Amino acid sequence: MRFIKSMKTFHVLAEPNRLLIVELLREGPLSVGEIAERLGFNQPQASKHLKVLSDAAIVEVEAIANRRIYKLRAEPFQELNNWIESYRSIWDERYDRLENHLQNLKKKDVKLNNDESK
Amino acid sequence: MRFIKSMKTFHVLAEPNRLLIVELLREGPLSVGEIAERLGFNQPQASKHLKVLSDAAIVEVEAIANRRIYKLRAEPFQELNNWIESYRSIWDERYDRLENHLQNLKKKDVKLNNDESK
DNA sequence: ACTTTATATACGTTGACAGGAATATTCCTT
DNA sequence: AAGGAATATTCCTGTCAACGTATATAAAGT
Repeated sequence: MRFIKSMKTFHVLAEPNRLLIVELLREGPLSVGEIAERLGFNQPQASKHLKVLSDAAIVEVEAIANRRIYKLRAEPFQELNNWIESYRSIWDERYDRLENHLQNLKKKDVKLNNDESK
Repeated sequence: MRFIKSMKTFHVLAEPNRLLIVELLREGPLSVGEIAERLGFNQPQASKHLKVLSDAAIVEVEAIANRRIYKLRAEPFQELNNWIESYRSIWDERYDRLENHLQNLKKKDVKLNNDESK
């Protein structure tokens, strides 16, 4: 199924503390220690959540000496955007009207073609 | 926190079978029985998932005689879209360049103002 | 080499939740 | 009113994953 990737992202972001990490990393890359400190986690908890985020490719690591610097990756957010985009007709009324409009144009087209073929 | 609503949506959609229901309902409103049949669920399972979706306001019900017709609601998808939109600078490179451009314009502005004030 | 600092991993416990089976509720039909 | 259809609810069980604590690993500083 087409949406499995986004599903994984959903699942990983559904955990409140992980979403906090993501929100924090939006401001820029951070080390494990900084993340733990700023969110009031103990270090292992931060590491574990970051591992999950990393496995889901939501985050990537750069090792600098002792430290691991984590930062957000673009891809999962693009995919999430694509997914929600595929639901646009449901939540965007303007899009609805546009679609109706195109639909109407199509009907006229068909009619013209029919007339032509007679 | 601003993102709590989307978090609930994440959590509810993270369940594979619930996401299946949502994908199915994208085609249009359906009764519990139809949903259960088309997805191979037993009826109680369908009802329970629909209750969760309903509590999260992802779905709304219309009672018609014996049946309950479920359909998607727009709001959670709009909110999801807003949320992902707030991450646009991370995943949209064009947006990045645009932001840089605006940033540069601002700097020039400041310089002009400084010159002016001398 | 030894100690400290930063991070990861392992283990045990606990709580949440999805699934199945049985039952309750509600409305329709006759 | 009785039976049947559609849906909701309840109870039970098993699984998974988040947390805390303790420990392992790895690099840096002295």
